[in-house]
Amino acid sequence: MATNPYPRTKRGAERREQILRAAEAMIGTQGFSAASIADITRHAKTALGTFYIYFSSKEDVFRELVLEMGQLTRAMVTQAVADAPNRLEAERAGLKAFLRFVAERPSLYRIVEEARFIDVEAYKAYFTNFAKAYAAQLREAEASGELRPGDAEVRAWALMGIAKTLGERYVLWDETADIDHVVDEAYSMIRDGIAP
Amino acid sequence: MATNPYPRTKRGAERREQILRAAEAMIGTQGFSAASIADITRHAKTALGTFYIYFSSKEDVFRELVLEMGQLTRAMVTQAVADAPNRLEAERAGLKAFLRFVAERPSLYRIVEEARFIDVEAYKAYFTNFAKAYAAQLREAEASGELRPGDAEVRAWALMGIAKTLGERYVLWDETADIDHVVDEAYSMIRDGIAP
DNA sequence: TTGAAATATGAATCAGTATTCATGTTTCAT
DNA sequence: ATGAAACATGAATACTGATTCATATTTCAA
Repeated sequence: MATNPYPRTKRGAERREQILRAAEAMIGTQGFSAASIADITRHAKTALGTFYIYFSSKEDVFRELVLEMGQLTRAMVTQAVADAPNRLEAERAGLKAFLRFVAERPSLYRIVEEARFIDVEAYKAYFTNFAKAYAAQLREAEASGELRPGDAEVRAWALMGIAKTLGERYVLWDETADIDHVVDEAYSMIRDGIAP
Repeated sequence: MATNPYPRTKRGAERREQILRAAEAMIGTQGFSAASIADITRHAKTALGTFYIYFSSKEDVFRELVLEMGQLTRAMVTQAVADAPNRLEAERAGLKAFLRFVAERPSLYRIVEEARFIDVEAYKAYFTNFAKAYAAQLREAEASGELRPGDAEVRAWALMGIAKTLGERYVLWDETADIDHVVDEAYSMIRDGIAP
């Protein structure tokens, strides 16, 4: 259940990373149950038993991948949003960055979504943490008059929902979609709504 | 792989339905892989082998449940939206109806989401069909001036994303949430956006 | 009423794979 | 340089659960 101790040697650290990357590739493409430990270690060019030196179970690597994804996503969005002139532009930039991220690491995206069925706690933590930070930003912007007043938490979840679904539809399913167009249209709706 | 022929006798039709309902209950609460055929038939008070008279595999019942969910959701939303005075009010009514549906049949909702990992085609079909009808409605409303012009397809997916995520966060995860409040806030954002 | 088709049963088959472990090999602080 | 701690190996273990099948029982059209 618990994560194994971190490797003490350089070789150990490298092996662990190899296995983690192999797990990302295998679980990300085949899914959690279809990806076997044997697949993972084969892909990592290491022996089967080596897996258990670094991870205590398949669920364990999986959890680590979900955590990693959370950190990566947050870091990437934070950075993408950093130099937006105001909150509205930050929304556009954040959405675009997220969709780009999905395009670049579709496997990690899939892993996060599958977490819902493998490790609910990790899944909830991922989105709850993200939503908390997101809502705080919205509240600040609202206070400074950059946004119309409204429930920041509901808005944060709604906006995350938009990003997730558009990522799935226009990035994962449709490799020819015009991302910029999608972002523009979604942003327009987010900013001004659909009322005439 | 293919669905078995529909039962010829009354008893057969009843058994099939029993098993389908048991599969909904088991897969909906335990998840696809954790729910065994033995669980399902035990819950349906029938013998293990009986399952295979009506369904060719576990994936087969699962697919049927996803289809059923699609029909139910569409029927329910269509009806809820039927007597809205205009498209904007239809949006509010549709969102509220969807959240109520999630509250009433959390297991079917979970099944649809898990379909993404068990039967991608069924999953895509579910949302693609829904989105197609949804976008058509939006286009009509736009043509009659009830909505501000915009890409109806992107809007449809974005709006579905909002509904899905709010359903997950405020209905499945939080049984004490004030659904009406959530609907009002989300609707306000959908109608007028977040710009001041 | 009757027998061919449908349906019911659950033990047995069959396949897959997560995890362990006994046995080497490598690393690195001393 | 050296030996105790880390790490590597993959065959063997242990278990689960989907699917099949030979054998009853029930249904219902003729």
